[in-house]
This record gives sequence, structure tokens and C-alpha cells, in this order.
Amino acid sequence: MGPTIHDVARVANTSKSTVSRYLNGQKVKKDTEEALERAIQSLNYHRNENARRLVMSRTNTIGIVVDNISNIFYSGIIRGIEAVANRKGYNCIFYSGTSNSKHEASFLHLLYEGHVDGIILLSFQKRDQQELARMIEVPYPLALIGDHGELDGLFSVDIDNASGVADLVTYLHGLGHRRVAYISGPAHMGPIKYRLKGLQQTMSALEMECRPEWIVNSDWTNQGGYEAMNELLQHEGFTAVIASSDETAIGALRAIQESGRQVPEQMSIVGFDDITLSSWVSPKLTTVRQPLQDVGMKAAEGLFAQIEGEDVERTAHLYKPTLMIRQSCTTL
Amino acid sequence: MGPTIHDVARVANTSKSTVSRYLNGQKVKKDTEEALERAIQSLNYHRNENARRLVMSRTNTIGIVVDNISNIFYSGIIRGIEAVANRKGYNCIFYSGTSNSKHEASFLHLLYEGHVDGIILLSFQKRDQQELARMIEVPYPLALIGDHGELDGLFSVDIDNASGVADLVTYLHGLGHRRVAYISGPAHMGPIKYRLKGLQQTMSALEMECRPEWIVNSDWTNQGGYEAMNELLQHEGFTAVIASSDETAIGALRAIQESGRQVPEQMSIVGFDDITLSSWVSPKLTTVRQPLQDVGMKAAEGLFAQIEGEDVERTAHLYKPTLMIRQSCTTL
DNA sequence: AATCATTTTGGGAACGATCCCAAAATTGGA
DNA sequence: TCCAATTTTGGGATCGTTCCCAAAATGATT
Repeated sequence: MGPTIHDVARVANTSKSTVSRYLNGQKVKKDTEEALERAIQSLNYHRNENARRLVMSRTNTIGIVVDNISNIFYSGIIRGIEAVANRKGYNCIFYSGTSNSKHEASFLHLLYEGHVDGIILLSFQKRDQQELARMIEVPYPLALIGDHGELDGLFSVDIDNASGVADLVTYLHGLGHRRVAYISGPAHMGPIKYRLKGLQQTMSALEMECRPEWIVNSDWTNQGGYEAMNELLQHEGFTAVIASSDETAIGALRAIQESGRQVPEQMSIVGFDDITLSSWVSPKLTTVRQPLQDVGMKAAEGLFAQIEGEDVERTAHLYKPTLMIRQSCTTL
Repeated sequence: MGPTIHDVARVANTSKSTVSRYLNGQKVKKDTEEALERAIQSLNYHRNENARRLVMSRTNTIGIVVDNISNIFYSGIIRGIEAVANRKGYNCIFYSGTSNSKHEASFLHLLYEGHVDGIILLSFQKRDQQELARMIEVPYPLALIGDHGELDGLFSVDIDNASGVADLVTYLHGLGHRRVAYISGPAHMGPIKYRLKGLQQTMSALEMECRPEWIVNSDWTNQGGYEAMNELLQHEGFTAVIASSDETAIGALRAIQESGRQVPEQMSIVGFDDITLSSWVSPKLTTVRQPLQDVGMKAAEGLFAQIEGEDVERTAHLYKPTLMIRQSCTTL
């Protein structure tokens, strides 16, 4: 197709070895450098990356496999990954898991076929134990973001969901709340299990009360939170409610307000995520913010360590969310 | 590194040509097929895609360059692209424009260096005329989604923004409104110009009134819409307001309600986009829905036509939004 | 059994880079 | 000016595929 390194050599009146050296930043004599630059410009030469990758068996590229490329929670993580990748001189390419997993056994062919030097798997879906076990065997650099299935042997990074909920419970406890309701989320999501566990452990540690009928599920949408809260309002006795996502919390907030109760005077509520809308609803929602960028950076650092042959701790690395206190809770 | 086609040939007691043929779905004798399958399994052979691409000078992959990979409006478009790509047997890989444009002249190196067979450039940012002119010269398959700068010579696809606003104006006109305010958006976004043009053309065609002080800007956020509406409320005389995005409309809605006015009884309002929140605010927002998936499919079809060497109309292809009538407007 | 048509196979030349190693050119010092 | 040390260059092998083409094997027909 286009001109090759050989054409450049011919035009610049030198050899392909010299062209290759020049392209890779090695020193060449001043006047050959000028001739080469002229030749490259006039031919509009671009190096064939496939040939290069074949001989070097390296791509200088990492793949990020995402289950849903437009998930807003992933953008902070991706920013973190890209920051580290740029620093290391690597490129990032993204694969949408949905489209690829259709006909392929998995994303692993990207590694085996030499498309990328390593992969970050980014998904907050709950992960299959069997799939995780298979990933441990993969003889290529790999980093997981999300559910690690409490399994060792894989390098993985995640939000410390239990800690986030623990912070919320402790905060409410500090305000004097003792009886708290909880709106959980869809069972197929990774964080659900850990958030619920954080709730139960912290509440029992602080000797707080959470009756079974005070725990309901939702689908993490506004509408779902609205319906879940209406269900909760059938029951009595709790003074605060923890929603396992902000989206849900905002739906629940509306349900509480429509029931004629004042927030926070007659009911406190907190969320999880710190989405932008949370600072905009009235009252502003107290929630926890996830250190998404840190998670992305850690995953990338772990991946590059593997690529460069260093040793890496093949366990889960958790990052604690931080409490964002706003106006949706009151002292009791 | 891994086993090669030659290793497979040796184990299966045949030649690399036969292995290659088998891998590419050509017919081989029944017993050699079985031997090959066994050899591939036992060696855990995967073909080296870089070598393949070198000799074939084709990748069977298209690149999608996105300015912000987590933009929620892009997900529908991407779904459309992937649907067509899957049908054609192509893979999609995504490049985040932000990370790549840093040190590269542009995304064009992806084409020149042989990473992909064609590129879809997806961005709703306003495009530089100079950059567009340069793209016309690109000797590779290319499709644009978003602002085409009213320039011919490029295959591009976009929402028909003018038509969407025209529908909203006409709808309000039909309800009896004659004096309408408008909240525009950030100047760096592609759709802004076309939406404003659609407003002005339709309003003057229908002999409606829009005083200069009834047109304000916003940054397309809730907060921005809220502030813009408060500014508009300083003035008098209009009976309806068109917001150039739903996000903005929802902010404006709150400003109207906080000013003590009833929606829609005392003020009608419409948005643009049909985000999920629009059906959830109270009253539900009348807006226009963008045919995002159609846009993605058209772009992909145009790209594949170019890849397959067919002729393609190098102009802008526009898709009309559809009006979603809900409860935020009333007859006058 | 012999001939011919048709499958099926194997060898070797690309593809366009990198990189080793020896040859050529340059530099410096006496 | 000459020789040794150093820098710069060029040739050729290599990476792992595909694909052309001729050779070998198979099958059909008489």
C-alpha cells in the first residue's frame, strides 16, 4: 500500500537499517537525518505498526475491556488508567464487552493473538466464581476492577464498599439514630454484597436495630428507589434510611416528601456514589464519594508492573470512599 | 513466544499451508482436520494476528474515536454501530480522543499505521473548519458523527437539530403560544448553532415573537438551566420556554416552580434529548427524542461501504428527532 | 488397468519492520 | 601522515502468517 521503510531509504540514499534507527530515536549523522526527514515528508511515510509488532512481539498498548462503555461511573476510573498509561508511554484501547463476548470465548483472545500487552477488565457486575478461577490461569498481564469474588490469586482493585456503608452507619449513629432502614440494589451487581455486609456488621457492632422488613431491594433507578421507599413507609419505627445508591436515594427522597414527611426533620436519608444530581436535589444529599480515579491508577500500575515483569500482589486492593456530609440528615 | 502455525503443522504431521487453510475455513480432508484440531488443542495454539495483518493488510476492525467515552448520549449511537459491525463480521475498538490527541497530531495515525480499516469519529463538539478540510483529504474510509460544519466532501451523520427544535416550536404554536423564550447552550457544542437556527427560522415562519432578551445561554447543566431561567424570569411577556437540552430544562423547571409559578398552567416548558430523568420530574417533560441508534447504524453502513470500495454520498445525513408529548405544556 | 479430472497438499516467496554483526567512515592524537 | 579508537552504516536473517503454483493423491470413467 503506502511507502515502506525501504522506499524511504532509497529516496534518502541510505539503507533501511539507518531509517529504522532514525525512526526509533537512535543517533544518525546530521546530514542523513535531514535527508531522512525530507524523504519521510515527501513520501508521507508512516511505519507499518503490524510489521513492527510482529518482530518486536510487543504492542505498547493496553486493552480496557468494559461491560458498558458509557457507564458514568467508569469515566473517573478510565481517567486514572489513562493518566498512568500516558506517563508510561502506552496507548489505551477500549473494547466493549457486550459486543465482543457474543461470539468469542472471552476477551482473552486479545492477549493470545497479540493485540495488546495486557488487559484491565472493568466491570462492576458480580463475577462468576468459575470465570475468576479461569482467569487465575491466564499467563498474561491482567488486572481486574470490581468484584474479586473474595478469591486470591488475581490482581484486583475495587472500592471498599463495606467501609463506605460503615461510614454512613457510623455517621447516623453519631447523630443519634438507632433504627435504620436499608434499600439494597440489584443482585447481579458486585458492590451489593459488600455494602450489605458493611451495613450488617457495623450495625450489630454499634448495637443498632435493623428489622428484616426494613431491608428492601431496588433496581438502582429513581423509579426503583421511589417504589422501594413507598414499601418501606408501610412499616414504622426507623428514623433514617440508607440507600445503596444515590440514584435510588433520590427516588426515595421524593417518596418520603410526597408522603408528607419533611427531610431531614422527620426522616434522614443518605445515599452512595456522590453523583452530581446529589448536590442539586433539595435537601442536598449526604452520601459517600468513591475514589474512582485512585482505583483506575492502581489497576494501571499493577498491570504495568506485570508487563515489566515485576512481582505484584495478587489480591484485592480496596480504596475507601469518603463521607460527603450535606443536608439530608439531622440529629435525633 | 507461543506456538506457531509451523508447530501445529509438525504435531499434526502436515504442512503450514494446510494449517493456514484449515484456520481460514477452507476444506481439508476429514482425518487431517481431526489431527489439526487435536494439535491446536494440545498446543493451545492461537494465531498471531499481527503477522496475519501484515500479509493481508487488513484488520477486520474499525476504530471508533470518541471525545468522551462515558458520554451517555453516545451509548445509543455505539449500540447502532456495533449492531452493523457484528452483522458484517467486524470488530470495534474504541479510542478515547482525550488521551490520544495529547501527543499525536490526530487519530489519523491509526489508519496510516494499519491499526484499523476505517474510523468513525464520534463527537458532538463543534468541529474546526480547518480540521474538517484536512479530513476531506484523508485517503482512508472515514465517517463523522456530529458537526459537519456545513461542508461537503465528507461522509457524515448527525441528528437533525433544526428539525427537532422546529417540531417543538410548531407544537407550542399549535397550543396557541406566540411568545416563546429560549435557553441556548455552550457555544463549543455542535448542535447549538443548528438548534438556534431551527428556532429562529420556524418562529419567523410562524410569525411568533422572540425578543433578544428572551434568549439566554446556559452550560447545559441543571444548575446552568436554573440560573438561566432566573435570568429569563426578570423579563415579562413570554408564555413558554424552550430549553436546548433536558438537563437544562429540568433546572429551569425548578426555577419556575420556586418562583411560585405553576407548570404548565402559568408557564409551558419543553426540552431536547429525552433523557430518562425527563419522564420522572413533575410534571413530566415534553421533549424530543434523538434517533441515536439510527445515526450509529447509518455511520457504520457508510463506513463499510467505503471499506468495501463502494461509492458513498459524501455529505451530511440527518436524522429527525421525534416529539415526545408529556405534561409540561398547556393550551393557551 | 489406464487415463483423465478433481481434490488435497507442500514448498517458497512475499509482507515490512527490527536487530545483530561486520564493514566503512570519521575522529583524534602522536 | 598514519594508526587506533570510535562512530555510523548496510546486509541479511528473522518474526508468523497468507497465497500462488506445481506436485501428489484421490476418484471416476472407460
